[in-house]
Amino acid sequence: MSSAVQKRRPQTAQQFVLEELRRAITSGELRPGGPIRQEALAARFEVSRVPLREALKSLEAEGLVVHHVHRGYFVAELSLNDLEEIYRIRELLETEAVRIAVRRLPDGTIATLERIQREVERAADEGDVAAMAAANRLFHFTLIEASGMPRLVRLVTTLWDSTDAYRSLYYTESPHRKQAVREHRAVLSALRHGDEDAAVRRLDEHRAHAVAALREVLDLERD
Amino acid sequence: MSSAVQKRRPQTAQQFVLEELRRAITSGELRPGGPIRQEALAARFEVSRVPLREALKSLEAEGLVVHHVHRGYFVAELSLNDLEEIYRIRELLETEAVRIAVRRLPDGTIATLERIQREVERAADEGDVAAMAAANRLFHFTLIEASGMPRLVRLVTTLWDSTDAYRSLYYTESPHRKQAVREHRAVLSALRHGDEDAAVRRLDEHRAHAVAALREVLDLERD
DNA sequence: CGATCGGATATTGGATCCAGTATTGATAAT
DNA sequence: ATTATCAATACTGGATCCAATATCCGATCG
Repeated sequence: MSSAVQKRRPQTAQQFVLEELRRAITSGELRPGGPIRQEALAARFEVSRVPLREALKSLEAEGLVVHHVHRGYFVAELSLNDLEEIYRIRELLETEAVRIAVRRLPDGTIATLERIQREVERAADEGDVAAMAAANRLFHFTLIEASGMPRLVRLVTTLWDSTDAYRSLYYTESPHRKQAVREHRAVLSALRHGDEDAAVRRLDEHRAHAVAALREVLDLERD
Repeated sequence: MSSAVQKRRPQTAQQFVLEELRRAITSGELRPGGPIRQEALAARFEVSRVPLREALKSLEAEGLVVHHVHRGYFVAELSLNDLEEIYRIRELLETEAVRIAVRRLPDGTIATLERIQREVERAADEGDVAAMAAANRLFHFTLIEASGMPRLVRLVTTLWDSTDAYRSLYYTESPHRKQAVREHRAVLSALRHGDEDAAVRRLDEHRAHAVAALREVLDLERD
């Protein structure tokens, strides 16, 4: 419905800072484990520390940053165990969302998904990692939001956010992008047939491949 | 070294305010839908509005309060739809937690659960609603925490918190308390036999009864 | 030479003050 | 009488200032 998404600057400083911080963290610009210097960031965003701290409290609740009393905020660092737990929880929640969504699939949803999928494939071909990540995310959430379960969607959103910095690693490699494209096509095919079980199975495989790739990457990075 | 452990008074004002606010909301002292007047609450807790606002940001992320720009915070109000969604999500997450927990049940867990269950029964007999709610919660979380999945536990915790104000309604009636006692016994029995499926089934029933009761209560309260 | 203590500095936590927005209530016009 | 207008008020959002705590680094002592 609302596809006219213009870059409206948020009304309050905290909303602005929240968006900017989230982008900085999920893009990896602020390194996992690194400290968050409030004075410096406030200056960079041209706000005082007050709205910055409120934004950080929101991010803390989402698990993007951690807070130590009198020592400040640090970008959250995820171990392999953490990642596996997050993906397992995603599996539980997304499976439910997709099952409900398939049963009540609103008109035009499949057409929308196909349109998004074309963008995914374009980005995959051109090796545009950022666009690939964005389109991939849009694909999944278009489906999940069709469940009509707002809290479920919100939980899944925070789970995706908390691993965004790691997911980008995954899409930098062309074979992974091609794999994701194939898997999306399989999901779409299942959806066209209204086959709930098949759709869930395809998505599970999709997720499992991502976890396996992350496992490799993190093992390599170990020093 | 470390000073002697006193009455666990939180180190910072926001931690203190966060605990007090959570208690005030989950106990129903602050009514669902009601506005949160920052100046008044800050005065009551003898802090400034700054730590109060940071605590409110945390509670917003947990879903205990909602925030409207330039209008302030309000205690979250849950519709029956919301409650049903929350219980459904709890079912998904708690089922996983319990399955994992049963497989790796640490020594002494069952003994601990039996001890807690005695407290549940005592509170149920005496009609001590607050103690009943506390012991019931402890029972469930002792089991859930045995899963060793910290994020899962955290999610389930926030889901419980967000419905605490409504759950108390449930335990005010003696038949409901007796029912809960019976259901806990059934869960314990399944656990003693290491029967994962049975334990999950019992807990599902336990939850379903709670939802049914809430449905009644909310229908009655409709005016 | 290593460990420990103590002060200087950096950084966070909190209070107060100011600005901007929403709400309220009174007034006026139809 | 009803509604629109607009000023007074209440409350939130944000900036600045101050206090409390941690960290860093050099001096001192074993």
